[in-house]
Amino acid sequence: MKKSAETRRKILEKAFELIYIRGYQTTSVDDIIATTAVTKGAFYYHFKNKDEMGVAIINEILKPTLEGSFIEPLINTENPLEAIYKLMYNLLIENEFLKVEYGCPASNFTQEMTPWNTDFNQALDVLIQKWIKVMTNALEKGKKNGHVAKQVNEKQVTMFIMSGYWGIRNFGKLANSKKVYFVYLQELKNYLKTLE
Amino acid sequence: MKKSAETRRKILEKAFELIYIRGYQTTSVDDIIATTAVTKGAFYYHFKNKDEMGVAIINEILKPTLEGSFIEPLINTENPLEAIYKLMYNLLIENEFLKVEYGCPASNFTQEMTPWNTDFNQALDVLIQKWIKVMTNALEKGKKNGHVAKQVNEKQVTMFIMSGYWGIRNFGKLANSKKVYFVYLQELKNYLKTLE
DNA sequence: TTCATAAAATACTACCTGGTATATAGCAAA
DNA sequence: TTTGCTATATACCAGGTAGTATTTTATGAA
Repeated sequence: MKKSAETRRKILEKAFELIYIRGYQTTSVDDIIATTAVTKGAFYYHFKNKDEMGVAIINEILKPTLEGSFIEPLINTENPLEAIYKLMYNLLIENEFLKVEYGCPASNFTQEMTPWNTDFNQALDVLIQKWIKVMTNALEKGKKNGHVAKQVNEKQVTMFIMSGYWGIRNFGKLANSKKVYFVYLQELKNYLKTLE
Repeated sequence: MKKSAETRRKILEKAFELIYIRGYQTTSVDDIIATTAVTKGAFYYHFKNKDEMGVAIINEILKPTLEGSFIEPLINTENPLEAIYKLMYNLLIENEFLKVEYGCPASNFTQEMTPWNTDFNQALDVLIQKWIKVMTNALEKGKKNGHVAKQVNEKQVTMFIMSGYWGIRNFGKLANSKKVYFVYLQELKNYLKTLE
């Protein structure tokens, strides 16, 4: 009962690493069981098929991990603009879980899976909607306590900021350098200042 | 001589359609030759291998197409901020070549190929760098003629805007709805106004 | 200890993948 | 009409793919 859960966990973690680096399509089940040193029997005992494992990765690995770095920094903050900037700086520059050359795992999954797999789509949407909600709430609070200008539309700003983040991740991949991150952050700072 | 070029062209065009919709990895050579009604012999006569065809798609299909809709609207404009907004509006809302559910082909390619194929990387980088250059130049001109504020950093702004575009494309894919585009555009308008 | 079941190991398959070898048709110049 | 090259067609292959069927081992309750 205990050891079995460990096996499952190991599969998910290793599979995530591989998929984050190489993409979902190009990571085969054989690759996964080879690097996890788990047999095919064990793999298909824990997961009905590859896609079920993929969704499990989103829900059991990606979700809790990103919740820590994406969601938490935005709750219970007095100054949302400052919090957002710090969040982005952390995600892009300091976070060592997210590598510039591999982009953002959530974004990668979206890009790769969205057109054809509704299960993946749904699982990802849950993540994103939560992020949107938290950021919107933070901005709303900021409006109330005076840190954010009254005329600001929280939803619009949230969408705008999140788009920028996903996009710059893509640029980072292409450039394979954190330089672009610094340029982006500089302008993000300017933009955020206009919301005060 | 003439007909052969047509065959090659047909392969590239059909292959691009398939890849735009389904992704590069998940579109097989067999798929391509089936939908083009071209035999394998013809395919491998025109292209050394699948990847060479992929790069040819970028250079011969994507590049000229995107040049028309991404680059041209930004050259010879008096008011770059207005031009940028119109460009984005056109790309996201009116352009019928780009479909919300499939995202932006250049972005898709980047996402899917970047980590492991340097040929694709290079070909894509050429496209992007050109877009960056044109937008930066437009902003610079705007600064000179008074349409853009002096303290604006063209490169930063360009990066910021382009990131937003790529990111919102990803959101559109996830949401499978143009609604997110309108939200984004609204805030883009606000942002651009701060640069005047 | 027994025994049912959970968990994992092994061997296999049907199919798809990119790519090749080889044969044939089209076509232009001689 | 012959020749030589361009272009296309056909048949095939070796390796990889997700997934299955079957057997074996571990585990925990009685």
